[in-house]
Amino acid sequence: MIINFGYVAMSALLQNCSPSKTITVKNLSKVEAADARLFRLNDLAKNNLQNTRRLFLHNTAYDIKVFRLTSKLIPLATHPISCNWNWPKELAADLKSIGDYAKTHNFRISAHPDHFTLLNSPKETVIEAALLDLEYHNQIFLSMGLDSSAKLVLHVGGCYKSKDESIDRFINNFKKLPSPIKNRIILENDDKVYTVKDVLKICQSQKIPMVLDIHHHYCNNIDDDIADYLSAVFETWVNESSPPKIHLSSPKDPKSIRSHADNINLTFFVEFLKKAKRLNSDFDVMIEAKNKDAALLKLLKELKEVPGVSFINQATIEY
DNA sequence: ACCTGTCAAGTCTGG
DNA sequence: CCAGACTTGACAGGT
Repeated sequence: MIINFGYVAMSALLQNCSPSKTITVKNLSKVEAADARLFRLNDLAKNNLQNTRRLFLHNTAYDIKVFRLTSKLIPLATHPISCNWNWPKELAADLKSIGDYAKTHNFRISAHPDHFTLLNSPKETVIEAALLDLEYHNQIFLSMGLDSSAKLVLHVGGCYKSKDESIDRFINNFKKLPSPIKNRIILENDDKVYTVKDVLKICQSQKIPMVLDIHHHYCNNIDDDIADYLSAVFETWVNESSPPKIHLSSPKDPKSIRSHADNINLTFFVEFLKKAKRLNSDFDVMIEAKNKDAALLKLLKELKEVPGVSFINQATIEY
C-alpha cells in the first residue's frame, strides 16, 4: 500500500513565511479612511498568498503533495468590518496563480474551519456564522480553481446535553447546505464527544467521507480497536478521486494526552501501519504536530529504518 | 530582542 | 448569570 504524507498550514523550517498574518478588529478600526483599511487587508492577504506560494515550492522540493491551507489566509474575511472588501475580486489573480500551481503539481489540498464553525448548534446565529465561514472556505477553493477534491474537514460539533439530538441537528443542517459545500465536507472523529463509531454512522448514512484521527481515537473511544473500523472508514471514500485521509499526532504527555506533541511517536504509527496493512489500501497521512514539516521529515527519516517500508519518493512510502 | 496579555468567532464547567 | 478553561498563532504594547 502507498502512503503519502503531508502537514498543516505552516512551516517550521522556512523563516518569515507565515500564511496567517492578520490584523485585529480593534487596530483596523483605528484606520480612519475606508480605502486605507482596504489597502491594509489586501496587503496582508497578498502577503499570506505569497507565503503560501513559498510553502508550495518548499513542499515540491520535498515531494510533499498533501497539505492543509490555513483558515486565516484572508484576514477578517467573514467579519462585518470587511463587508465592503470584495476580496475574491481583488485577489483573483493571486488565488488563481497558487491554485494553478497546486493543480500542476497534483497537490491534495484541504482546509479545516475553526472550532467555531458548528453545524449542530441549537443557536441559529451560530449556524449562520458557520455557513458564512463555509462559504468563505469554498470561495477560496473556487478562486483557486480547485474542484470538490479540495476538502473541508469538520467535526460533528458540541454535545448540548443530548448526543442523539445533536447528531440529528447536524444531519438536518448538513442536508440543507448548498451542494458545492456539501461535496467538500469530510467529517472527523473528535477527542471528547463524537467517537469513530459515532462519526462513521453519520458518514455512512449521509455519504460523507470520514477522516480518521488516530490520536483522537486514542483519547475518545470505548475500548474499541481502530482496526475494527478501518475497512468501513476507508469505504466512505469509495466515490472520491483522492485516497482516504487520516490524521496523525501524538499525545504531548501522560498528563495532557489530548494536546499535540512536538513530533510523532514512531512506534505508535508503526502499530497503526501493521493494522492498516491487512486492508492493503492506499491512504494519505496528515501530520498534526507542533513541529509541523520538521516533525514530518523526522518521521520520514525514522521510517527508513522500519522493516517493510520502502520509499517511492521523499514523502511517499510503500509498505 | 524578548515577554505578556489579548484577540471575531463556541462550548462546557463550576461558582 | 458570569468568569475561566480549552487551544492556537500572531498582534501590540511593554521592557
